[in-house]
Amino acid sequence: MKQVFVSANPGLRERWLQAFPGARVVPGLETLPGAVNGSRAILWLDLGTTPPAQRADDLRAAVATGQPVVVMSPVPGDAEAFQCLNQGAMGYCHSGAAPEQLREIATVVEHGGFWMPPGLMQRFLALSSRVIAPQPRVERELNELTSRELMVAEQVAHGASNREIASALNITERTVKAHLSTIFDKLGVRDRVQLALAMNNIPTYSTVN
Amino acid sequence: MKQVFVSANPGLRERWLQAFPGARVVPGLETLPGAVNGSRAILWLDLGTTPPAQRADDLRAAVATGQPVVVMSPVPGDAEAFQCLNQGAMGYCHSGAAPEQLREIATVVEHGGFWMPPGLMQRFLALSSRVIAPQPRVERELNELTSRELMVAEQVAHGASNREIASALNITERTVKAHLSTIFDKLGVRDRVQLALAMNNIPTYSTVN
DNA sequence: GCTCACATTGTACTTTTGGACAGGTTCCGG
DNA sequence: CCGGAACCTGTCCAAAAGTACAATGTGAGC
Repeated sequence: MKQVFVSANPGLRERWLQAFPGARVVPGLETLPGAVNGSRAILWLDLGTTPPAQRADDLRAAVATGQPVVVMSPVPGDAEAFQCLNQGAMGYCHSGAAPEQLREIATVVEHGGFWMPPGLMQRFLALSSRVIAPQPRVERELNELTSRELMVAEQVAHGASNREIASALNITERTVKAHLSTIFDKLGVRDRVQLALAMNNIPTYSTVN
Repeated sequence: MKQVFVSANPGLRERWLQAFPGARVVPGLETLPGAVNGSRAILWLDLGTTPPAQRADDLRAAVATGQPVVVMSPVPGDAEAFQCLNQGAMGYCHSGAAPEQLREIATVVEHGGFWMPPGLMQRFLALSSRVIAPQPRVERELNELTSRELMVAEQVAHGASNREIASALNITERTVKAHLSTIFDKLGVRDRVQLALAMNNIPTYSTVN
């Protein structure tokens, strides 16, 4: 499979060519079609030579080609890695990765996998655990709510006032308050702010139980 | 690299051996040492023959061997996939995956990558976007808050009342209210519930601006 | 020295929230 | 038929939240 390095300043050209002797190095995405020449290729995007404000656009354009994209960053970081993978990159590594590692990454990507520095996936998974896998306690307690109570709680989870909830569910504010009081008791929260946070699996300082 | 399939009911044994002619198939983790014989191997964990209540334990034990683990699920799902990857699996696929796909997965994992069904990573990343990479708008607006305002906002983000915030920061409730009013204006939220949600990057139904 | 932003606080008021006590209707299971 | 759960609603009240108007002190920059 072809390897195409997109870099405005190919200072690491030798290393890249050492990893892939037949690789192409182009200064920008605009010269990509000539380099790829209609065949399947991995696009290696060098962020080090791109103004920060333009990186998201360049990555978007690279992903839009339909070719797998690996991002090379001079200063790798979790937030940047997350953003790149979220935009469709298949890999994320250091700009100065060794030729052996570049080949490893290429192999992974060629076979449909994702490559990222060790530990990064675990950190992503740990961080996202509260939005994908709800805490057992909250999920168990949500099961205790009746369907109407759940409807009210979901409205609060998005910041609605009692008046707005009453209007949305076609009931009076008094009924909303009645449901809320029961919900507070069942979920062990003190007020609507803590309910909203609990519904979104966010811990609170002063939650009682 | 060795391939070891752990399955109490190796009904797909032929397919596995077709993908890897020299692969070993063992009925459980307890016979693993003999199969691995001290060398590097990919452990393919068949969830289909494991009682649901035991799956997490088996996966934990498999990951603890230090060998890369790929989970094969009879009924793949996002929640299950997330849990498996969170426990340290390097891959997650269907129990009935074709031999060609098994080899692809093996290649990815052998080279330090992650394999999961197409689209799964994007769905994970989309779901976790609100805890890892704050929305640009909120992050920009947070920069408009003074340091004291940010302290107050962070307290609200965890569900604290005005009285609790006053006590925590050694100021009066009146001062807390003054800061909150300014914060509401700067962030374009209506009340403390919406502030708490915004601080945690959760969209609201009725946020103005 | 002056100006401005920030931080703090007061009094007073309105609005919203939440709890207490009370009552009604409908549906379902025993 | 009866009891209980779920859902709905009322009046009343206290507490909390949020806004309006006002004021003072401090530190930094010009």
